[in-house]
Amino acid sequence: MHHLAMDMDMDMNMDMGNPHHLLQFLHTTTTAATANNYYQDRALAAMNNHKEAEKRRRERINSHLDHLRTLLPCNSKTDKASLLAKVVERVKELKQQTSEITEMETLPSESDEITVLSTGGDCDGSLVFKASLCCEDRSDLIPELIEILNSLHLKTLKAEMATLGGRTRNVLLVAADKEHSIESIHFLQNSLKSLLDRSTSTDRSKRRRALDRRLLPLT
Amino acid sequence: MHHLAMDMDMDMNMDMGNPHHLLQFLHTTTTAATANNYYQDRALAAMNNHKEAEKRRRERINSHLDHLRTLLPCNSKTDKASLLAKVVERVKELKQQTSEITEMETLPSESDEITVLSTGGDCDGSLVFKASLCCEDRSDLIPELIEILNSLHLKTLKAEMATLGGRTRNVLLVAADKEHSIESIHFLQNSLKSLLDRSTSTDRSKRRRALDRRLLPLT
DNA sequence: ACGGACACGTGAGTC
DNA sequence: TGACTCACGTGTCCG
Repeated sequence: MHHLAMDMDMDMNMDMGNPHHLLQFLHTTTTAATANNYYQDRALAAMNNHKEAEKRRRERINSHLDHLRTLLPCNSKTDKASLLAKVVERVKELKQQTSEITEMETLPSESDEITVLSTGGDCDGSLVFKASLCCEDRSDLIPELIEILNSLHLKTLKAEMATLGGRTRNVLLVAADKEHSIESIHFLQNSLKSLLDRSTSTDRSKRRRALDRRLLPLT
Repeated sequence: MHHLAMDMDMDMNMDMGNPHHLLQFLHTTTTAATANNYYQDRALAAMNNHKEAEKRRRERINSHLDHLRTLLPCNSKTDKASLLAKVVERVKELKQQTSEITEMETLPSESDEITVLSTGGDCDGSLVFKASLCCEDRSDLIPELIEILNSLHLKTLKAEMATLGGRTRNVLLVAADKEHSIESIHFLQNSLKSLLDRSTSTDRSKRRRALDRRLLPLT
């Protein structure tokens, strides 16, 4: 490809920055066109592949950026850099808020609750989640809880239990496989939900008022 | 710049994809070097500026991306696209967590509370405040609340009430005249305080355990 | 004209 | 080898 003779009459007005023209030039001026065309065509095809793949990559990245723009307080004309700066701030902010708040929940409350949320940390490759279950106390709760954790292949890093006035709250720190982390969260959430439903089904009326929340338009 | 004669002896091994070489070539072969050098130098300088500015821009963006990598459960070798995908997920996740949590602020807690604070917003010239009252529920609470608001000439934009286990929380969005806004806040605060004192004086002992809430260091 | 921000095509590297 | 990501330099548009 190098040190080849160049025709004096050739038009130098071609765009030297665009290798396409170079390839075309080679394609039309080589004497032994039969053998070379094959490789040149393959090179062109590879180049087009590369070009379009790169375009798709850019679009993928930009689509995520656009998605982030909708999640943050900023319009569609904010810089990529500024956007990412805001994202960093927001993530830090939300991280701290949730960590502060979730530390308060150790004692059982009067309402049934389930929370499963990502701590963001990881334990040798596995994501760590914090699961909290607050409900009426009963003897088979712990065994069922363990059964759920085992069936979901979740490793329990830490378990905390508190009981007060017949009610109990269990706070678990569990590690989930990174690949199935999202599914694990939802499965765990649903499993705990059904676990809770099984206990509330007997005496639901008692706690129904917990959901009595009204919105009053005054003025 | 176009259609100029090319020396047959020149080394064609130069990188045609790099316009630097083209500029250098032009720079060294033009005959009327005096007039052209000025513009060529300026063009080169502009190009370098552009080049370095673009580099700085890339570095800015990438540094934010690296920062995000430290905030998320992922190593330094994860894709830009995958990283951003995870960021989107995380932001959504945290957003929902915090919104769930702040919704709990509308539920009555077990301790009596009064908060009156400025939202910073304004409604046709009047400042908007957010007032929250959490106490034992009783039938004459709402009438007395309305009486207070009327006597202070506060316009109620929005009222939200929740009851749980005999306790209630009222969150009000009120607009105060701009001139008397400071006095209005204090009056409202004092009025709510006396309103609360009237109810707590009868049965304070019952709720004392509600404040027994401990913070345990996890992790 | 100047700088900032963007999309693009391309060379280089990795797996 | 091909499929992939990245950094780079460039052309181009906008304020």
